[in-house]
Amino acid sequence: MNIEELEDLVRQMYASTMPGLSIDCIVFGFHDSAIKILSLRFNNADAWMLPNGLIFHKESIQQAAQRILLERTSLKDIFLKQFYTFGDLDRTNIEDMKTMMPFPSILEMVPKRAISIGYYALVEHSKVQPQLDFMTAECRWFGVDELPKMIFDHNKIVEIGLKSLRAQIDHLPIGYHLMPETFTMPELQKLHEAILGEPLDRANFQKRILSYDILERLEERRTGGAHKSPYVYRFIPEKYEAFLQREF
Amino acid sequence: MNIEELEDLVRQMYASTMPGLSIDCIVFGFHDSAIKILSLRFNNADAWMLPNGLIFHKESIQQAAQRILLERTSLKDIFLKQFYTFGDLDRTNIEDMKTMMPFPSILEMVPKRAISIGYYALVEHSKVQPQLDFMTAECRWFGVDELPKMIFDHNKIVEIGLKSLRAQIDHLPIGYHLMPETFTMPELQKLHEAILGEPLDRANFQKRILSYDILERLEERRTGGAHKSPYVYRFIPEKYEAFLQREF
DNA sequence: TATCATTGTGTCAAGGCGACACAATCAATG
DNA sequence: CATTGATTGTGTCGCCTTGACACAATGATA
Repeated sequence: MNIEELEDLVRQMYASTMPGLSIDCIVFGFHDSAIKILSLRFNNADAWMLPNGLIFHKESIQQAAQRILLERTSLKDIFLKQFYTFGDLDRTNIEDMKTMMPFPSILEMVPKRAISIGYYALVEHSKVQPQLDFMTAECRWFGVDELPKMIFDHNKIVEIGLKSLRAQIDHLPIGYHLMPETFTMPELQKLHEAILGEPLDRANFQKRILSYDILERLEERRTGGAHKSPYVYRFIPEKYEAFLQREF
Repeated sequence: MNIEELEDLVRQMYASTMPGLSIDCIVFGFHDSAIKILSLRFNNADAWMLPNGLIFHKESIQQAAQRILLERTSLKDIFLKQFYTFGDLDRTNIEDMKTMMPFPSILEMVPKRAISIGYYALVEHSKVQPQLDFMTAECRWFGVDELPKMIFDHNKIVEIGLKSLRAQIDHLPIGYHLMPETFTMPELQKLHEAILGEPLDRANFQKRILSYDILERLEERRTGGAHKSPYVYRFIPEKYEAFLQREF
């Protein structure tokens, strides 16, 4: 592909999307008792970033976020929550743009000022196979504390998104989207501990979660460990939905 | 002003702002023991709407919201909170646009699809003198239940904004921005009741608010009523700020 | 069969919150 | 000027939630 073709491609992309507006997604997964975030590296540059993209004229912002995530995770109907829109003047910086766009004629076409709508996604870690495309050199899970320096304000976006997720979990049993189909109570507890960043009391955690009346205890038990075999649970989708609809 | 001049004006406006992106503001005030919202009527059309505007290329979205509100309320440094970004495809509809823009050539220039960032503002009702400009025929306070049918999805925006405000007040003593400098405890209670839409117990309300340690009880008492004269309080700004910075 | 880390469950005390009671007060009333 | 009545300030009681902790049950391993 020569430079003229690339210019045409970029021109086309901008013509069919909302100019100066983008979506950034934080994809949360849970693995090895820790919260992981999907981050990707642009082309062959040293530019890590959150999964992001532009919004087509003929799609809602929610649909746009779903599409962007489908491209990265090949998962449909992902749980998505909009948490904040970032619109400071200095949130994008020209150095990061230059790193990503080594061609001055292309760089010229990129809007210098961009506003971005932040979404976070909750996905089941094991079901995701990070996908590459022609603009992506790498796509990896990172622990929250191991995140690389990312472009623009993406590290700050993660910070705000994490706060938002933590605020949610105080009221909601978020695990539904992050855990596998079946799980044990200690596993669910580790998820909550990972999100909150602090240990929880086993007994009280169990009582609280069960009081929500959204879990079903299955017949089977999880054997294999050299310990008392824990019960296996699963979320009851209808009851979970009902729980979300309550007061507040 | 002839139609060509108007076309130029609109062209200029769009050239200096973020296309397809706007800001809608809910201005909350408190008066007569009820929550009021500022709504304005466009030109001489029957088109009520929330205060709104476009975002200049050289201002942050927060600044844009402040500027838009300054034009309506002539208040500076208003308390503003971003609560949601609205981006459904059908949120704007062509009939409302036609009502507002009777000139086909102008209507042609208006983006058919628009995304809007929702902010709510908390202001002291008595300090606001609703301002008109050349595009605004009327600017009035409405009770939450007396709001007129507004254009686009503005009624829905109010609904979401109100929910957001109610969620806040469960944790925060929001009155700081809505009450006058000094006030009595029953007055503050009426504010909370107006926002929550349900009566609160006097004794418990007082205990809870005072426990936050953000109010100062003044020497004076509020006389005039044929009853026991209540104490007069005021917010201690530093302590209020400190309270906001706490855990969650 | 004993061991031991892990899990399920019960108990108990402290704190928070709602419901309610009672005293204090101030203008209006006669 | 004493009485009245609505309103306000404050204390108390009991329930429920939550946190802290204890103890029994379990199952692979040695």
